[in-house]
Order: sequence, then structure tokens, then C-alpha cells
Amino acid sequence: MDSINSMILKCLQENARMSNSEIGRRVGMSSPAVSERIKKMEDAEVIEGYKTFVSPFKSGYQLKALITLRAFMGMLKPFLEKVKTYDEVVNCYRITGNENIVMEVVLKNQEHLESFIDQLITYGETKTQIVLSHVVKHSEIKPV
Amino acid sequence: MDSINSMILKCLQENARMSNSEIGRRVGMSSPAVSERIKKMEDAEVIEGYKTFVSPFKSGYQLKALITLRAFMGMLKPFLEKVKTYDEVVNCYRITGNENIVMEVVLKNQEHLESFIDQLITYGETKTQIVLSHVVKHSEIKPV
DNA sequence: GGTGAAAGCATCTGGTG
DNA sequence: CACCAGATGCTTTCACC
Repeated sequence: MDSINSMILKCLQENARMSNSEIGRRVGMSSPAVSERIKKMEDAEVIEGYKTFVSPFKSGYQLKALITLRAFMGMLKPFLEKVKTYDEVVNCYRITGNENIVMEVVLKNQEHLESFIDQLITYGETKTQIVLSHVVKHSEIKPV
Repeated sequence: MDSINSMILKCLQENARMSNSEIGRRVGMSSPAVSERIKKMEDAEVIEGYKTFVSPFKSGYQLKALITLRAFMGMLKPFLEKVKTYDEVVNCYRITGNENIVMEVVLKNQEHLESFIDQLITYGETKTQIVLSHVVKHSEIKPV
């Protein structure tokens, strides 16, 4: 992990679809050299993947919420499997403290929110916070 | 937004660096047609961007946390500007309720967590939850 | 890590339904 | 208007230095 790899990661975090030769131009290197460095970072799992951000709003989801779950005794493990299958859950974190889970979810409307929360009550107590705005959206990781 | 665009979005969400011709092969279309459809979805802001996921762990951040902030009177607005400048903040949501803000932050170690929280106390009261695991990581948006 | 040839890809153009 | 097919110029890949 040298300064050139950091510059490559900066380019790719800004725009994952940037071509290797464009990256090469910016970092002062040939495109095969860039390609090889990227491949090594993928193999080392420094790069975990390339994702496209799709607007939930424009895709028919009018509501975003953070839902906190405090799982009932013995229900955390089954929930951790189940949560992977919910289309509504964009992100899910397991956390320390009395509350075990925080999820970022997208929903069509209030009715959808209600029915989604109903699905959760078998697993634990929930707390819902509606997201008013996503102030910082996946800002880039800067190497230490 | 027809079924072909949905298939294109599925490909791009799975791997943002997939080539247009590979997408074309999967959806049964020529690459110029795919390219044009992608361009239109970018213009319509259905596609918000293409981002690379870099491992915070492999980048020197040993801790991830969710920090909730309850802003002091008159401090929310200045905080909403300030938060964009913190390298530690990967995501920041403004939410309803007594607590105004939830942030996903990456930190080098406990010391770094402490100094980061110290920076926040001028803006409000904080609550910190350490992330044990990121169970679901930016799962794809499925069109309604 | 660079270079050069060959294959593959993106983009533009003109033409079709 | 959306798509395809063919031509052109980039890009990627792989051999080799």
C-alpha cells in the first residue's frame, strides 16, 4: 500500500467505472501497471467490490428508515440469517449494547413500513427512526 | 423503467465495472443499446454513481461505530456542514426524533474514538455503539 | 514496471422497424 | 424513438524486455 495505490483507490472510489487507462493518466503509469495493482488489491480484499448506487426514491421507495432491534432471547441468530433475505434492508449492523441490530431500510410508504415492522416483532422489540436526509453518502475511505 | 433496465441495474449493482458488452450479452442486447440506456438512467438520476468498496479494516481502521447525536439548540445546522469534512464519517443520516443524527464512522482504535467523540461534544450529546459486524452491506435496490 | 501486438470494447454513424 | 450493424479509435490483455 504505497501512495500510488492510494491514488488509484481515490479514483475508483470516486467513480468505479473509470477506465484503467484514465487512472493511469492521473497517476502517471501505464494501464497494464494499473490493472495489475488493482488485481492485487482485489486479491488482498483491500477492494471489496464495485457497486452502483441506485436512487431508492426513483425506484419507488418513498421512505427510508433506521430500525433498531432488540432481539428476544435466542432470536438473534435466526434473525441474522433472516435479515439477508429482506429486500427492504440495504444495510444491517450488529452492535454492542442492549439493542443488538441497526438496519437501514427502504420502504414504499407508511403501510409498507407497518407491515415490515410486523414481520420483525417475532424477533424482538423495534425502534423506528425515519430518515429525513442522507447527509453523507458512503464517503471514501482514506488510508491511515 | 422496463424489465430490461431492471436487469441492467441488477448487473451494475452486482459489479459496477461490468462492461457494457457483457451486460448486453446477459440482457440480450447490443452494447450501444445498453450504453444508451445507462446514459439515460444516469441523466434521470436513477443511477446516482459508481463506488468502490474499500475495506476499512485493511486500510488501518480497526473499529467501526454508530454514533448518535442529539444536537444542542442551534447546533444542528452548523453540524450538518461540519460533518461533511470528517474523514471518519462514512455515512450520516438526519433522522426524526429526539436524536437528530446517526453516523457510521471508522476509527483507528479506542484512542481515535475518544478524540473523535471529543470533537462532537461542542455540537451535542452523543451515544456510541460499536459495530460488531456489518451483516448486510449495501444490498441491491430492487425496483418496485 | 514498460512496450507492442492482438483481441476486445466503446462510441459514432447510418439505416431499419 | 429504440434498436442494430458496421467502422473507427481506445482499452485491455498477454507476451516479452
